[in-house]
Amino acid sequence: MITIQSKNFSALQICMSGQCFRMEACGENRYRLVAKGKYLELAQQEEDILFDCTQEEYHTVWKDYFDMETDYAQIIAGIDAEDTYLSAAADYGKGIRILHQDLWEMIISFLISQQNNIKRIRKCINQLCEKYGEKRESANGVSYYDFPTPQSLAEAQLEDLYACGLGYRSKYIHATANSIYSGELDLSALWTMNYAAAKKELLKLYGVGTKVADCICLFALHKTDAFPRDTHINKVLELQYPEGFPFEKYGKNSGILQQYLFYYDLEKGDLKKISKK
DNA sequence: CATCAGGCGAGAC
DNA sequence: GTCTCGCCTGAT
Repeated sequence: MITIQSKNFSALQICMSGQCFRMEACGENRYRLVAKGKYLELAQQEEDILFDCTQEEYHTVWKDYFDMETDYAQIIAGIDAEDTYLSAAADYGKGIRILHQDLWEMIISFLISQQNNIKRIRKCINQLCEKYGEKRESANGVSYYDFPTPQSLAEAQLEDLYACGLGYRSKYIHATANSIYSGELDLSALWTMNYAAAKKELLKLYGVGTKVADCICLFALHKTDAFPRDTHINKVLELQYPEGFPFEKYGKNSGILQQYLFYYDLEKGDLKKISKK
């Protein structure tokens, strides 16, 4: 168990921001995550984050995964002070970080995310992992399922994928898994490309459109100039940026700002639901 | 019962 | 190129 001090890190916000579907709360200020084939528990008390792992594992795996070396406060400080909406959104979600997630896992996860809600996305992914992922056990004895390999999903029967509650996305996963497992699309090549080239390549996958491709670019390839446009963001752009979002001003930070805008709108929607009850 | 959830592909034009 | 339409499924 090691403690890291960090400002602008909120395990809760990372968990709720909908970029990582395999991180969840598991008690008071406690969270668990399966990523990089590993199981991690963390706890947070204000600026102290307790990682339940060795020093070495933190430095070789989690420091990069959670993007700990990036100064998000500085990015937020670069927001135009006259943009009160963006300033409020960034302040609200200042603990979010753009994770460095697995490319293959993000492709499948965001295929599932389309026209879907976060609760059901998690359920679908968990079912896939339990059915097709390898069962493992952490150092402290917690059993978990790793994310399925390209081979395991490529070899899955379409009807069995439907049985995981994936709906019409089943055929996208079936086809995309086969494209990747067969080598028709070489994932390793994407790492050498810039944002535009990587996106163009991802769009060749059946079921991957502009929005899903942007999510993969941002959350796996860490192309922070990618700016995924979903229903929330489109609503925000329409209401707050009728003249268009100032991409020229924010450049490579646009994708990070997108996350603040997305999370702010998502949470406000949830608050409305709660107040109705 | 309709509508919506972090859209996409297919077909019409 | 742009537009419309249908689509699995569960929650409200």
